[in-house]
Formats: sequence, C-alpha cells, structure tokens
Amino acid sequence: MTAPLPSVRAKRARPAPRPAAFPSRARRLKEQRILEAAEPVFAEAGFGGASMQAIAERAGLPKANLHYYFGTKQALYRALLARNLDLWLDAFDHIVPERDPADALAAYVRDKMRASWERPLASKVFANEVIHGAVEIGGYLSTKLRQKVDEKVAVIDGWAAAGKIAPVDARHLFFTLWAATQTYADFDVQVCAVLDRRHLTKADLARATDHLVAFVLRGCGLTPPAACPPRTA
Amino acid sequence: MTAPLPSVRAKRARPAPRPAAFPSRARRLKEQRILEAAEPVFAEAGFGGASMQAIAERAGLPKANLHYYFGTKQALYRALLARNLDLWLDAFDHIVPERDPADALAAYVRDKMRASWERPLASKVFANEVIHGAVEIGGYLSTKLRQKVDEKVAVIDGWAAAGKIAPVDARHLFFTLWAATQTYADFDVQVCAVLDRRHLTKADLARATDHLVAFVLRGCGLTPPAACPPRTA
DNA sequence: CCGAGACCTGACCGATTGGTCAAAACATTT
DNA sequence: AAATGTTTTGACCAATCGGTCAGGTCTCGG
Repeated sequence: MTAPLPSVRAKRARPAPRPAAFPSRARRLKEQRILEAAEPVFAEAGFGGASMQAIAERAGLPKANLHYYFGTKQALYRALLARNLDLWLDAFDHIVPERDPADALAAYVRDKMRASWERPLASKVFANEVIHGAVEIGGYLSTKLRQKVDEKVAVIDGWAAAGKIAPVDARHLFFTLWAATQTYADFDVQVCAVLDRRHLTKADLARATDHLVAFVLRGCGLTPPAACPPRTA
Repeated sequence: MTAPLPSVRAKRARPAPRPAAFPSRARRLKEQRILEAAEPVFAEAGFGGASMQAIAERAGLPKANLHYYFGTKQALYRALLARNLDLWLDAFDHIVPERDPADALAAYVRDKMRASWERPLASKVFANEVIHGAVEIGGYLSTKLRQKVDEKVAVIDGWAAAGKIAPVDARHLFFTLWAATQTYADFDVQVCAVLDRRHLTKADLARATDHLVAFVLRGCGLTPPAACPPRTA
C-alpha cells in the first residue's frame, strides 16, 4: 500500500477548496445537509461499504459537490463522528457526588436509553468505528473519554466508601451500562427478531428502560425507588 | 441499480465449480484455512470494506482460488457466519429449570465471557452483520435464536414464579447479558482506551467477569456465592 | 502408463470506486 | 457593468473491485 505511485505529479497538498476560515451560514447549512445524508449510509454499510455516490444520491446532490465541501470520504466520515462525540459525554453530568446514587444512576440509564431511541444511527456509526479499531477516534477515547470516566469513577468510589452503594468495579460498571443501553440502537434488528416486532416502538424502549433501571439499581445494591415511578426526569 | 445490463450472455447459473456432494477431507481443510483468513478481514473492515484480494493475501493463496472454493464473496461471508452461529447458542445449555438460578446465570455469564476472550473476531463479524441489518442471518435470528430464547425465558419465569429469583424481564435480561459480555470482544479498543491498556489481558477479562457475575446476580436479587469463588466451572 | 476429473492460477473483464478538474453559474462589492 | 471570489457540476481519471475463464498441473483408479 501507498506504493511509489508513478503518477506524473504528486498529489497536490490539498488545493484548499474551502475557505474554512469563515464558514458562512449557508455553508454550514449545506454541510449539515450532507452529514445528515451520510449518517444512514455509513451506519448501514460501514466506512468501507459506504460510497460517496450513495451519499450524494441520498442528499440529492452531485458527487463532486460533496468533495467540494469535505474534500475526501475520510474527512466527511470524521466530520460525522466529531458531530456526535460530545453528545456522548452529556449523560455523565448526572454522576455527581452530592446526588443520590440511585437517582443519578437511574437518570444516567434513562438518558442513554433516550439517546438510543432518538439517535440510533449516530450510535451505529460510532459502534462501527470502534469495532473496526477506532482508527479515527482512538485519540478521543484515550484522552477526553478516559478522563471523564476517571472522574466519574472517583464519584462512584466515593459513594462506595460512604457505604451508599455496593462496592462495584466502577469502570466495568460503565462498560456494562454503555453496552446494555446502546444494544437497543446498534443491535436493534436482533432485539426485534427476538421480540417478534417489525420495528421497536417507544413502548418497547420504555419497557427496556424500566427493566434496565431496576436491574442496574439492584446490581449496585440500591433499592429501586418503590414500585415503578412512571416518568419524571 | 440492476440495470438492463447489455452483457452479451446472461450470467451463467453458477457453473458449479465445486462438487459439494462429497467434500473430501483435504477440501474441508482448505476451506477452513480460507475461512480463518477471512475472519480477521471481515472483522476489521466489515463486509463492504473487506476485499477478496486482502483475504487471499492473508491466506497466502491466489484470489481465483478463493472463488474456486466459495464462488462469491457473499458465499464466503455466509459460510463464515454459519460456522459461528451454533457456537452462539451453546451457553444457553446452562439455563435449565432444575439448576440453581445463581449457579446457572453465573455459568452463563462466564461462558459468554470466555467466548469473548477466545473468539473475539467471531463476535465482531457477528456484531457487524447485526448492526448492518442482519441481511444474511435475519432468518436465523427470528427462528432458531428466538425459539431458544423463548424456551429459556420460560425457565427464568419459572424461577421467578417459584420465588427463586427477582421478577426480572427475562427477555431484556438476555439482551443485557449479551451486550455486557460481548462488549469486551466487539468494543475491545474502547475498553483498552479507558483502562489504559495496549491489549486486554486474561487478568483484565477475569476481573471483568467477576464484576459482571456479581452485578448480574445482585441484579436478579440473588446473593453472590459468598465472597469470590475463584474458579470452578 | 493412461485417461479423467479435481484442483489451481495468471491474465483478463466490465463495473465501480474515490477523487480531480476546467469551465460554467452564481453572488458580491465596487 | 466590470471585477472578484464562491459554488456547482458533467466529464473524466487511475485504481481497485468482484468475478470469469482457458488452460495448466496434480492425483488416482484402472
């Protein structure tokens, strides 16, 4: 790979087709439109299986136009990932020392389940990227994500030290929570097959959420907040 | 797509290059070798991103040879999936009515964790297939897998009715168990990043297993078998 | 030793891939 | 209206894709 390439002139060092400096409003809107078309394609086919042509068709634009805005397929893919990364960390905000552990964990699980319902494609793109080695976002995982996890692990360890929660392995607890919640987005067709559904409904996800909240709280040695609190943040 | 295709003669109805009737021992060995080369390629790149050339190189064979044995890329992919499907169901054997629920669930989790350690690539190929819609194995999911799950859900419901286990939603419990165990195979690089490891070690997986067993048993309202039973099947 | 069928593979095919480019269209400001 | 910069796109490119095939080699029963 990356063979000598007998091409007459070396690949130009990016002719800088886009200003980048001042992304006008119209420009950002169009970029957004392309990203929205790219999401389902990358989610359904993976990076390797997705084609710029397919994305272009879904966006209703000529292929060359995508290259005008994003340069390369990889850059478009990266932009799509970047758009969703921070969204990933938001749920962590529930995990703070002063909050009641049961409340905090229940809210965390509900937030992640809501994300699986509202943005399943983003989750699939992310899952794909990680499964295939996280080539593009490896740096993010081992810096920003790890820091955030370390911080929240300390909170949970604090709860455990205060006897407010069973002494779980906080890091592995997070792995379990991520996996258990995202499975409803990433592996939806498997869930559908087992539940004998054509599509997952909001009611299915609500039931899954109730199961998970109760299961996780018990797993952490916490009493589920009486019977079943129907809603509330 | 599937345009008229002005090709002179229609695609031949598979010239049947392989006998299929009597797969000789030598033949099966070679097929196995090709499948083994295909596994990491499909796992790392997905179906769309994998190329027959890449698989051929990994197997140390000319590309045409792969086509001699498997005909098409899709057939090779299907064969690879089929090889691992039944392996998938084995762990279910622990879930039987007469067994102690805590024992059975612990054994189930340990089995699935062992699979994540021993055959992570198989898990990744499977995960990929499901994420991208389970086009090839959709039938399997909604028949064999669903039946098996229904059967085991009945066992767990039986335990619950007998008061031997908390009244969990058995089907969603399985989703949680699958997700929580397979995450160590499918999302290993994410786990690595957070744990600050280059590779996951057997010790890492052992710790993860202990966490999960304890967490799951508590989650089902069962007492973890005293402190920490170090091994035993 | 021979023939027949399984096995093997270099060369090749049309289609598709990501990406380029020059010229046209459009928008702004002067 | 002229000038300047941005956006748009059809046509095109080399590379690679999955797949085919003719003709070679190998194996083995007779």
